[in-house]
Amino acid sequence: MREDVAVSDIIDDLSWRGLIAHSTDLDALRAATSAGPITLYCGFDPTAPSLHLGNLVQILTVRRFQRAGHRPLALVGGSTGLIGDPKMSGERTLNPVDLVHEWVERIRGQLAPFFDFEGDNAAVMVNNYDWTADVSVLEFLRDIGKHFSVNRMLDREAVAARLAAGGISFTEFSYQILQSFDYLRLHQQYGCVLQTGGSDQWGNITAGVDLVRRVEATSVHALATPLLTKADGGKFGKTETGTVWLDPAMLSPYAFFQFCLNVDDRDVPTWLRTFSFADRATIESREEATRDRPAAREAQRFIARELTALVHGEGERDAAEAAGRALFGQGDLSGLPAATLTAALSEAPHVILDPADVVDGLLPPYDELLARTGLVASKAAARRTVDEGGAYANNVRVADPGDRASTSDLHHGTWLVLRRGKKSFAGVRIATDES
RNA sequence: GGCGGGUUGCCCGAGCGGCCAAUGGGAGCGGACUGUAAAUCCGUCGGCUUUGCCUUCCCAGGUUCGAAUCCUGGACCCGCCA
Repeated sequence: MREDVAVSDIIDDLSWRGLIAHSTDLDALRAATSAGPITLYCGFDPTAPSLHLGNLVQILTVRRFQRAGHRPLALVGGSTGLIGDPKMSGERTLNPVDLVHEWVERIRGQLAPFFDFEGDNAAVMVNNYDWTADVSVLEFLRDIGKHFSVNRMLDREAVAARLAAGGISFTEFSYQILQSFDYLRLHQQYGCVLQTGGSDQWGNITAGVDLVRRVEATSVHALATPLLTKADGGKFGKTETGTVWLDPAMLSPYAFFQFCLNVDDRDVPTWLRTFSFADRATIESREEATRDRPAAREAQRFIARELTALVHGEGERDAAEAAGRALFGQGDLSGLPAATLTAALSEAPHVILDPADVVDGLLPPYDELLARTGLVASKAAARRTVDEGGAYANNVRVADPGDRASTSDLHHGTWLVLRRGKKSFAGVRIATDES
């Protein structure tokens, strides 16, 4: 079902997947990739302790190149992360150096599993801190800065916006030069001839292409993936509560799986083409399935399974899927392993009751528990929800807001699973000595 | 600078002294249906120690037995004239 794309077909494959928003001369790039393995790079700045779904688009694009036989350089921006790419809204607060270093390490660890570091086209992990930390100011100004025109740099959308608004520091203004320097160094050291990135990076990427041309008198390539959007107009890669992180400690595999499973039908083609490594025929058949039998949501489950396994591993994927099935009533809650249940509920809102809250083996009334878990905004709302028949405890509808669960109702002697409506869950458990 | 209009619950918008926690629509939420969807229908939509109590109608005072509704001052918004 999965077949790797040949060296020469990578550009056509990316094009078919809709992953090329901008590029330098595409025919030249196609000629280069057809001629044999090339070396390419993509950078990730440590602006957070974890990468997120948006970064995954870049990671997987690079992974596609490697699977097609090309050599990827995964760059972590240890130095660029200390400076910060200008954003429209205003000057960034500089993160402490130690924190950035810590994030660098975490992101390196996160990137590694996506690439193959063995074989002819082994990936290489690089950090731009290694070649920028010791560059002197004079060296920087004479050898690098001289090649940049401030006039052109001012044209960047983010820079222009900042000049029009509150202004921009020299530090952020210089970001582009730093990123361009990366391309030059990687070209010199590794023969890197392609940089990929998101379309929001296009200006920085082409600045690097220009720098290489000026210094080395050779033309290198660039490719930008489109900014992904959602059919409903919402922000891509955001849950109601926040970012879709790749770090399981920041977003559980369960939540990640659920997020994929809930992809809007209209977004299915984009997701399949962007995130799946399945071949064209498979993807087209899933798209067809969504059109013909939307109710089955085969494509969403397909994406959820493949992507969760890729990001979190097959074991976590299976547990996440099992937890989902159980919580959504397709499975038996009591049949769910304690660890799976705990993982699923830990991601959901939950409260840990003080043992003193339990009187005669009875927990506090449901209206109170519903409110305390945050499943509803207030006890009045909890009563309303119960009256509307929208509250469930262990998958059984709660009849009266004043009812109480007994300790013997707890799954694995631990969890009471509260649900509001169809898809909002919360866990309740009683504190033990260890916790 | 002068004259007039406005500011109501998440949003839009009724209300013009008691029957107002405040009509209606939208969003949200729940139920039915379904696909953990859309559309549709039904219900719900300030809080609480809930047959009652508390806090809300821009803010601060005042009149009144009683105010979102009247008066005074302030803030902000919008028209028209200069």
